[in-house]
Amino acid sequence: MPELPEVETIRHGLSELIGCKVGDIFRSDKKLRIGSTLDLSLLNHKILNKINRRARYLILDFSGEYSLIVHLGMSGSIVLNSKDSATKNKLAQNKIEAKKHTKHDHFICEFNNGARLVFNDPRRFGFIDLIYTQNLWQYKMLAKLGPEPLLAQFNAQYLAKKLCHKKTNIKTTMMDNEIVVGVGNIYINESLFASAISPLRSASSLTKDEIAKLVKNIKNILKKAIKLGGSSINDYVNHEGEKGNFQNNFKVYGNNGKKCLLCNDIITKIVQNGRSSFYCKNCQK
DNA sequence: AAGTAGTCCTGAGTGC
DNA sequence: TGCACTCAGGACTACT
Repeated sequence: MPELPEVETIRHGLSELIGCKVGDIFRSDKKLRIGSTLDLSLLNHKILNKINRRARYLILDFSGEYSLIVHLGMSGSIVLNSKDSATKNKLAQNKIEAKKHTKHDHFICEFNNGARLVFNDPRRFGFIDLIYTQNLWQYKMLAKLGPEPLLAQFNAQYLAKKLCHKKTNIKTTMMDNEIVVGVGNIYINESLFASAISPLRSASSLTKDEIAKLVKNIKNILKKAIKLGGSSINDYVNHEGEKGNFQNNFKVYGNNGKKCLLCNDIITKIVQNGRSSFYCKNCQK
């Protein structure tokens, strides 16, 4: 499932499209989580100026006029099919070819350099929305977001202020996009383990030291995941159709019933607000 | 106001 | 083999 490191990996991978002009566009008639505000065909002949990421949203700016906002949801992927990557990486290209005509391709955009951007999402939790760039930061889903976890604004002092009156458990709280963005289920489970904090603790019960440790570990774990190209559980592939490698570094996520790497106790799985949490009762207090 | 539960969706996994 | 069922999860909406 694409979380911040996966989206960042894709953003980086798409940068070769910057400066290219849009050719043909395909849009499936399948309903995604939300429909597009503007007609996607408005992108015809526009030039891709830049690609940004905010939280888990990819934002593609076209000619300074239109912004294409992409969220990959649970099972979404963006694959770039170009002549260059075909010669560079035959295996990845084969995977792309296999995906070329699947029923879950919802948006395909061809560029004048021969590249073909394909948005595929079997479960349709993701979406693609086209809006005017001048309205970008008023966009409903971008307007109320908390700080980026890798920027200096997300620090122990900031988090302490946010947590001091929160009665909800720390795990659910840290997945709230108004507190910090892009920290999904995998990375909060791993960060709490690294910080020796139980996911059941109320957010306001954390000490200053624990908050500092948690902030540090969230940053470190996200950075490491980006370096390894994200995590692949079932669906995630990068822009070349390849899987990430961070899943091999999971210490608790999905490891219920297995031994804790630190103390040999058994990793427990619980459900908090409908989401699975994995933790070591012995190490995480 | 803050916290919780329900909702959307399909494919993988499990049990019979 | 094939069917029925459960589970996964981001982020919005609706309810307590």
